Amino acid sequence: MLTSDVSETTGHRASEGNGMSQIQRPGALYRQVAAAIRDAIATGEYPPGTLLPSETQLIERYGVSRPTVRNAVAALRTEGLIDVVHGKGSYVRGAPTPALTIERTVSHDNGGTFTLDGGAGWQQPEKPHAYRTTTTMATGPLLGLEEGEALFGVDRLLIDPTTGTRALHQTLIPFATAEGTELADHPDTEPAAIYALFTEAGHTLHWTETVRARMPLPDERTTLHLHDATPLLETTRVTHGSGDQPLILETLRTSADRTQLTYRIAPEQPRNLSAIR
Amino acid sequence: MLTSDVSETTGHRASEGNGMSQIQRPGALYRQVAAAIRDAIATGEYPPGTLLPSETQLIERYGVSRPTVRNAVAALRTEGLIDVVHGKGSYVRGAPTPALTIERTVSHDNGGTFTLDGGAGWQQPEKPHAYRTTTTMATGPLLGLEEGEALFGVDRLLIDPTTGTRALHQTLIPFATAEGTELADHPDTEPAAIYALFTEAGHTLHWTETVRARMPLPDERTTLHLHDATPLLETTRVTHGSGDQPLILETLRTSADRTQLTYRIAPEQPRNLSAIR
DNA sequence: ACTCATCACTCGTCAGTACGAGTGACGTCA
DNA sequence: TGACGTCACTCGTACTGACGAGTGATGAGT
Repeated sequence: MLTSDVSETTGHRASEGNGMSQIQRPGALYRQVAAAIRDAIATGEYPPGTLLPSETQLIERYGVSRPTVRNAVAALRTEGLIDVVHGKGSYVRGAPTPALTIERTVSHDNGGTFTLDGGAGWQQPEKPHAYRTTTTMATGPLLGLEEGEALFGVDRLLIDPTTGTRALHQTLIPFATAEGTELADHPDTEPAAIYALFTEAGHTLHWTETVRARMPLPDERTTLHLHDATPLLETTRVTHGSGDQPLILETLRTSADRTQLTYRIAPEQPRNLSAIR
Repeated sequence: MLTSDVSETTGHRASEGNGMSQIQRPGALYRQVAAAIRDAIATGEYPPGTLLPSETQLIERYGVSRPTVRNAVAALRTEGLIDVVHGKGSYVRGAPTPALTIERTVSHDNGGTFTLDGGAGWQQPEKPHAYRTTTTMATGPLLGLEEGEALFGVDRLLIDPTTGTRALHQTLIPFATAEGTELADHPDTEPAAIYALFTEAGHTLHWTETVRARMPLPDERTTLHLHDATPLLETTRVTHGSGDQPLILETLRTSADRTQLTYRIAPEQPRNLSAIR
């Protein structure tokens, strides 16, 4: 039995011509079913890990057809509320507690070394894949190059052994920065070693990281073992040398429901400061 | 006509008992249709902004039924590749170019002030909503409190006037930090002013930001005007005072396809450093 | 010239039916 | 006791048919 009294939200504020729309019309039957299940989950009637009623049971319970039930379940699935497993049923997904925290605190230890990618002791189950590419519309500007410049590329699959979290790491090295270094012959050098290389060459490095999120492509879904309705956290790190010129570009892609990034922000000289926004 | 030769991937590597699964079986008809359209988009046959063939046309072209076509389209939709508009058709979505870059560079200007939330001149179209809550399982540890401690809460809807990007901002202030300050009477003070308040009280502030991404809840979808298959970027910022004790907790939720966060990382004293990972 | 009803097109929703495919338990058989 | 086939349950896929609802152009009417 559904909520027979569906309050028709007629007077929705006029859309400001965004061209995107997709308003929530609760009138649809499957939306009512979805809302009912969603509420039941939120209420605690179905705690995380619980098996939801089967499709046939939902059909009987709400008196609707199977397409309607499946539509409702599909909605909850794209919201990331449930995990549907073929021969078994629909499991309520727990709160997406990130198992892996990637800390980006710049901290010194006794030897003068410091760490990025804090904590996570990545392992590489496969050999890194080295190749050659050119800058694209997206990567060019970040490296301060035109579109179509030659690059070394290295792809790695990283796995955090304690949590099993997977990550995709890409390193892009312009020919200009590899020139004259051992990178020209060994572009698949570990990022840590690359940094050391440049600091020993007299560079003072700093980094610019931009964090974005998006839905994964099908192949990213499979290689990263992503659940349904799980976004991708994409971190792009540009390493700058002395004089601010970009040296290399790294991209780290991880599962958003297993990973979070932490940054520690502090003013360099804590002197008189007044307004922040 | 579809690719009649479907290579059956029978011997898939045994799942490592993750309990999640969902393997890509290309055998399904609608997957083949989806793949065909996806390739056509990738090839450039349907550039961004283009209208895809209508359902009826796709039915004829691939010789399948309408549910199959709709299933294929739904797949592309959850991948974020297309935007489907009711009476019009399916538009190819362009590359998700973030219009808004929130910079988290800690930079000083002449007056000794510095900015977080760089650039974005947020506006508040509505009055902030102040209320009272208690710490939850998620918020408690961040503030160094037990679960169930009393909090002031303030919710704001922010809009970036130049791009129209929306954001949801939440401020949580423990009673302990509000005590003795004007925050007890005016918890809806602007974060900037709150920071100033504590610095003038002699605190040296620093911040810890953690970035996560997840799919939006239905109400977040509507209030943030989110497209289909668009994740939410959730930034949680804890303000620490002198002595590292957490003072307030802020959460900023924005559309992931219109927003990116940029952090600038530099070692404090650029002396001898060797290894990074 | 302007207004507005109509129509053809689009996607959205819902029903019913059928069969394939994965999972796990149960029971038979060696 | 152990191996294995069967069966009942789950969701996945695909088809048919029908109607509702949003959009835009066309054309009749004023």
